[in-house]
Amino acid sequence: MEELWTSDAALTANELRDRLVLTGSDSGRSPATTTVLTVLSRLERKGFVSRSRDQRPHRYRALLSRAEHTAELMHEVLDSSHDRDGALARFVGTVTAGEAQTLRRLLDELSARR
Amino acid sequence: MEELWTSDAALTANELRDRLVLTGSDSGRSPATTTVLTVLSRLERKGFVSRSRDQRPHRYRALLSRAEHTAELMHEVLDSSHDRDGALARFVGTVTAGEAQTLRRLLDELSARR
DNA sequence: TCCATTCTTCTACTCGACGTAGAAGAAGTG
DNA sequence: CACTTCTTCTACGTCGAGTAGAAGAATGGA
Repeated sequence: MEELWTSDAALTANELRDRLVLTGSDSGRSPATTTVLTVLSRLERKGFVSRSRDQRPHRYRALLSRAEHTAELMHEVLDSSHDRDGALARFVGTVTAGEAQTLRRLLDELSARR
Repeated sequence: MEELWTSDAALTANELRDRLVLTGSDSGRSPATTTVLTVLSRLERKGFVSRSRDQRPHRYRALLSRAEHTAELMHEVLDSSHDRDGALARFVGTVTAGEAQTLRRLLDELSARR
């Protein structure tokens, strides 16, 4: 359901509804608007989404980009480990060559920035 | 429940049971043996655990170490992203200095090995 | 061999999260 | 004030995880 954030920013429930397509046996129809609202409320409660209550058709915006969200999840997983370094080691050890290179570049940029 | 694998290797359900302590309102008692068995069966079904059926009190063993499991979860999270590099960038960008260093070292070891 | 004990399997209950949506209430518009 | 639009409240089904009892299978000693 997080996939809503593929669309970029500040949408109303109905706009969102129109961009959504149910999968499965339901041939590509959209969910009911109230469904979208319910999910958005829950996401707001969990702090994944902000809403502007001032305008009448409330507008919803993702607080984290998809990439940020993924990164945060990775951190959560890592934090749940009792052996962070060990987990990191296993993680790096099973990364593709291309990703290893990306990581190296990112680390270089990081140290340049700090 | 995965915490079972804090204890290292090849245990019977009862041995495991004795090492477990329920949290919450149940003052530190252990779960019923059948509970442990049920969970172990489910873990086996999902391929997280292997069991030796030949010996009578079956012995269970974790297929992945805790660190490996964490690493695998991180990969799953990463795979679920449509923008792997973006997610990696965000991840690296929010890593502590110490972890950055660890990552660098790991990458060096990796390239030395390859 | 037969029974008691031990271990495993089957079935089932509860709970929280999530996807789904209807009914009813609130707000804005002519 | 009536009509339409939007939001909130409530609710149902499903799923996975945690928990465990009842019943069936295997083992070991008398």
